[in-house]
Amino acid sequence: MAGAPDHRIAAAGALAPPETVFGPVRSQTAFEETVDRLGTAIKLGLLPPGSRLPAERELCARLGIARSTLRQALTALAQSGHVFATRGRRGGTFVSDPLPPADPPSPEMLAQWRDTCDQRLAVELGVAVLAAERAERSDLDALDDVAATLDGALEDFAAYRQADIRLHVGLAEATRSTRLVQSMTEVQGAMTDLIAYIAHPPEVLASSNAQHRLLLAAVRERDAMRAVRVMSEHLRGTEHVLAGLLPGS
Amino acid sequence: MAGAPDHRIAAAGALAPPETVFGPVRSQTAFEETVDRLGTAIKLGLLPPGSRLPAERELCARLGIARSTLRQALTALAQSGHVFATRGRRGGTFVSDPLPPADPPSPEMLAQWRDTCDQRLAVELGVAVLAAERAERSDLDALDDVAATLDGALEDFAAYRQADIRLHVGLAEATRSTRLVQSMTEVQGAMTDLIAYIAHPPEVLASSNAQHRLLLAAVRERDAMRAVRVMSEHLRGTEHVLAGLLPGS
DNA sequence: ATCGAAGGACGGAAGACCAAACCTTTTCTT
DNA sequence: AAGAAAAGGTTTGGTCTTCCGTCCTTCGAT
Repeated sequence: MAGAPDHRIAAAGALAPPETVFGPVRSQTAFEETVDRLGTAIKLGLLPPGSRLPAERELCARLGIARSTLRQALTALAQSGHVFATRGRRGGTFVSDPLPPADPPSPEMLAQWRDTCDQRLAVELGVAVLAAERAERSDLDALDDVAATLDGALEDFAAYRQADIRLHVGLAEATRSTRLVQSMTEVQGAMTDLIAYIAHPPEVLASSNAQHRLLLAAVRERDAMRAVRVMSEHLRGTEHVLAGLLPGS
Repeated sequence: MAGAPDHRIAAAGALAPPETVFGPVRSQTAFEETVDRLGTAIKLGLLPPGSRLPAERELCARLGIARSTLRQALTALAQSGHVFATRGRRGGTFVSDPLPPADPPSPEMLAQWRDTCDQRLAVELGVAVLAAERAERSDLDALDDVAATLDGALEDFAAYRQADIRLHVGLAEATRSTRLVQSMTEVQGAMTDLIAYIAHPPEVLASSNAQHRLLLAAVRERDAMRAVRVMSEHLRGTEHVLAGLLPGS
């Protein structure tokens, strides 16, 4: 019986020993992380279909990995149909134009969906506040255009989702915080797997985009609290939809 | 052979190709991540001085790594003076009681301080909102005790900081989101390196803790927006102090 | 026809990680 | 006092990942 030998209890009141401290430490390999990064960027449309990736010799330098490792990742992405390569002088690695169909969300994904939403809430709220503080006029003008695009895509969910991602990531970029941009793309990638399989009638998308406009207006007026409120409601919308369709925790 | 189909620019307006997509992919090794995790937990007081870590054979199983890898990490932590080991039946690995002096913040740390604060803002705001939604009575009662402890530690910054961390991490735990807890400990670890070298007069600490109480009150009343406002002001305080002392971006 | 820039392929060296033993020290139990 | 038990300490060998360098192949541009 491993009795608890906690002789020394901190004077400040020993709260529960945090469980996450001893949680599993699964460090991705460079190969896995590269596949994930590029694959997510492609699925999110950050690397649009048909676009060309940097040359292997340049890309591996930028990613800070060996070329052979990068090639493993590219090979994997090619086999899954996300990219294809052509040889010769004007060759290169390109994003496939009809992207392969998205695969259904894994069971682990579904099991963690609430955690994912929580993380998204944090990132988006932080972005809302900082964007209200730092966004430039030009940033917001560009995002207004995206919102206009969204209004034109109410009937095509795939197109809507693409532009939606662009708007959210764009707002993150307006904060000038590279880490928030990174967190945003990560969390949007996780969300996409969940969202893609849920019906989104045009009315819902229209109301969602109305919130986008309210959000941008609040940011433009540098009203951080209003931006937070709008963003919060915006996220709650999709969250409630998920809660209705997925196994509640 | 597919030709070069590069005319295909997404209709939604090709925004800038995100730069973070091709950023360096530096995956930590299991060894590094373990040192980081345990080291941070020790520095934050989550593993209080004198406390005993789980036995190596159990801990490596929990962390999902080989025992030899864990031993490397423990050896590193022992050499830096954060832990020590005793052999024999009642032996084990213990957190050093007088912890070694913290090392000064690295130049890279200082260069990224604003990014770190941004990340912290996001995590803390997310925690504030979700805690206001999900925190139990008992959670908040425990946190009130921590706030009381803080009031008694206004003269001793090290003790204050310890309890401060406990409060923030505790609030994160009240959200029942393991990822937010993890993010919180990470970001608090990063902040500590910055904060430790800044003078904090008792008056500042007192006002800071007053904000803690306001925050807890807002959470208790499930007033998410007020919690956000208070948290935001709370963080801006330390951020302004840092802005005054560190190289502006 | 040639050059140059791209992808494609190989082979070895280094290092990280793991697994499974075995050794040493200390303490508890009988 | 003897031995079992529980801990850290040590050794060995193997697998897998990653890196580095080199060479080959393709094919548009000049």
